[in-house]
Amino acid sequence: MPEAVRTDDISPDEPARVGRPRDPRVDTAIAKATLELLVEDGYQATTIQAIARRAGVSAPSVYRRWSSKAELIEEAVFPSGLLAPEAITGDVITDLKPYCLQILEYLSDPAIRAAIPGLLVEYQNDHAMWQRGMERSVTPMRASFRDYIAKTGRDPVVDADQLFDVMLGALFTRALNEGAEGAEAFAHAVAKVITTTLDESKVGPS
Amino acid sequence: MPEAVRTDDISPDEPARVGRPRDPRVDTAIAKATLELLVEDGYQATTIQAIARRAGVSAPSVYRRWSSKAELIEEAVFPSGLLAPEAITGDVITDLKPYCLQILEYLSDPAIRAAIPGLLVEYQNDHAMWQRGMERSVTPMRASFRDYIAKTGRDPVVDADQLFDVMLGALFTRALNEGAEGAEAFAHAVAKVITTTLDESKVGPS
Amino acid sequence: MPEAVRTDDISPDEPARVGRPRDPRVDTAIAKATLELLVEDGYQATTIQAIARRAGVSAPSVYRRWSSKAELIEEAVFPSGLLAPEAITGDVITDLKPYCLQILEYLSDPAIRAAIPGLLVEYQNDHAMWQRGMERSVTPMRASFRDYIAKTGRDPVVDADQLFDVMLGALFTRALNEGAEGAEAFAHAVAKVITTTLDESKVGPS
Amino acid sequence: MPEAVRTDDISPDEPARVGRPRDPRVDTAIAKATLELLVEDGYQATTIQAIARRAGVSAPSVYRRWSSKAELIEEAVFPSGLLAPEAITGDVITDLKPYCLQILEYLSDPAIRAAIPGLLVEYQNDHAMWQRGMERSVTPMRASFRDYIAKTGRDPVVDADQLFDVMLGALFTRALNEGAEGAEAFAHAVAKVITTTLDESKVGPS
DNA sequence: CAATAACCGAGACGGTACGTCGAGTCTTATA
DNA sequence: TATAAGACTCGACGTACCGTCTCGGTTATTG
Repeated sequence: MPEAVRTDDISPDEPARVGRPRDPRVDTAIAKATLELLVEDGYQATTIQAIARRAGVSAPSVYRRWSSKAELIEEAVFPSGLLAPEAITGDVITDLKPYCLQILEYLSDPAIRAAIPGLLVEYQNDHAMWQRGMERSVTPMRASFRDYIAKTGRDPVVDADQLFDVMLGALFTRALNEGAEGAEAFAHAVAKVITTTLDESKVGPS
Repeated sequence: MPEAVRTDDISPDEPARVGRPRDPRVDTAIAKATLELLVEDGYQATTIQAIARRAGVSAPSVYRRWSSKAELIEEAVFPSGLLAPEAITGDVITDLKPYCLQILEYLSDPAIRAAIPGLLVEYQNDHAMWQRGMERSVTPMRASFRDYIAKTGRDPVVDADQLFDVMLGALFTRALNEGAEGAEAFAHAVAKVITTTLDESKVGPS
Repeated sequence: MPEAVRTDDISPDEPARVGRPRDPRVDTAIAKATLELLVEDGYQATTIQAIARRAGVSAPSVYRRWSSKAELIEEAVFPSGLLAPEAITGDVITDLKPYCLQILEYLSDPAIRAAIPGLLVEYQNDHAMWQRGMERSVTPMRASFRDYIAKTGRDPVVDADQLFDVMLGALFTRALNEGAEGAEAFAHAVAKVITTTLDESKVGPS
Repeated sequence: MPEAVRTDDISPDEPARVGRPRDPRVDTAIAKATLELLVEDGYQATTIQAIARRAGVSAPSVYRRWSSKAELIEEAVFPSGLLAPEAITGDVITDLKPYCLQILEYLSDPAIRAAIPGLLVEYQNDHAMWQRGMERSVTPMRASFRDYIAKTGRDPVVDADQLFDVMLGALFTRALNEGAEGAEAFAHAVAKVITTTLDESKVGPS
């Protein structure tokens, strides 16, 4: 049995070099069908068999690529890491509102709204997956927010991480329940609350 | 063949006066089994058949009482209206923190944490049910919060309803993700943020 | 506990004299519904629940009167003993054909045609019931046929009982499969076959 | 996504060329379990779930092959056409008795005895199935019997088809009720009756 | 150019949950 | 005390999705 010899440099996690390559059209068809079904019929009805059916693809072709429905949906809905927002770089008062609005609108995407509760259910049986998802999405956001607060030279009366949790939690719940309706006003309210709390803080010795 | 007409007094919403009455032990056994399964195995595994099995009850006995898994779980987890918190009646600074803590701890109940994402999924296919649930739980809370703010005589810089949404959204998300861990500190943070925003507001003409 | 005192003479197998008497309209409604359902929907669909439903009666009211679906149907379809044909009394050649026709038409009754295969299925699990049914219906017929043959003074080349089984089996199968269609011709054929066999027999010493 | 068109030779009635082929052991296990249950517990208790259970097979695997219990039992009990008797080819007197005996013994098979009343019940709701079954089993028998009578050169006093119905009806009823007990004697009786009727007939002009 | 290996669609596989229905039994209020 | 209504347990019904597997067949790389 000959070894699978690698003859040229390959990115280290390249899974296979011999055999028939995967048809990229299958990947896109699955992703497209997944998003469509999520939006049209909800998480419940977005079964793997239904996805395969709509994509014109066989069920094993789906399982070959993703080991579970949760992973498939996670990847289809958050293709390149959850949120990945641009860091806040400018003035605190003027920056926070567009930042909140950006998050709110992102989370209000119909596919994302449909996917999240379902993913939360799946996470109940797979804590590791939950952790992976959080570290991919929320953790970098939290870090960039913390850096931003530090750069303002303030010593907030409320810990920066918890302030972030208040902000994100409010936006998350709003997006889940109401979607993008009244996003502008709510983003303004959230930004105002956070800004007010920051203003209250004494400026540190910097 | 006797007549089925009843001429004497019956309480108006009396569901059944003839026939074998429902065994109340069946009701409690189902509710108990539902909560246990939710906590032990998560929402996914809390199937109606599994509930019936654990309750020592037949599946039709479950379907006789609830028309769907969502309704059953909703009623088992929120027996008499979601939350039903005590209204805030005292001083704003000292009251808000225990109020937040109360909400956070209530939502951190393992059965509730397990139930909520699943219910959100079901609500995708039954908007009326979502509305019913919200009106039973969140709406009265929002109203009592608004009244409380009004009684303080303040004219908040942020609309009272949206302030409430920020508060509840933050607590809701926290409870869902972290449960009761560090509840004390987070409740303090939320209360501080809300209080600060209220303090900023000018006192109205009373 | 006071005894149930009998104050007047009652036929000895009277089952109950105290308590609420049975409503005779229930009995007739059940019987009527049973026959209707048998003819309209077949044996399979003639469930006890369906009978109760159509009769406007509760299921226990049916079970109170009959211990099983088989007994109920047996009694509804064969109210006073199966067949109970008039004995053959006259001339062999002229009598046999109307006799066969009478049997064939009786078995061709839609309710009987529908009931018989179902009853045969039930008899598989209750041999005693089968025996009871046979003794109530076939046995007296066979006896009267045997007597009739004896009275003709013939010593048949085929045993009278088996000759009867040939005759009845042919008529029974015919009625089950074709019903009353072409009954006249088939009754003639059967009578002819039996008569010919009898004619072949030598006349005994009387 | 490769093309699914096949241009080269395929046997015309090949049912499936793609997909995992059926496990033939499943087929035989189902058939075996069906016959066993019929004999042991009767038609009533031979449910599809019980068959699947005994065969060590899932219920969907049964439904994949047969659309109803009736079809499954029909095929299990009459694998290749009902009866399929050898044609009568020799002398009328000597041939008829073994022919009758053969039919009687075939119908006395415990599985067949158990199956037939149940199938008759099912046929009440599916006349087409009854017709199919008759044409597969009785019709060819009747034809071969008619040919046989014609070959004897007789012009029977009773129509050949009705003579056949008398013969088969007698044997059928006997098998259903008594099974193989006393088969020898009854086959003799039936053969005698039919033979006598044929002897009575004038020999035709050949 | 042949061998090899991973891909492809189709569909069978064992399992399990679904929600409904019929079978009988049991409990209650009523007559 | 028998009745009628209806809840009760049990289990079969037929369907759907789960995730796996086994095919025949295709498309690349490798020797």
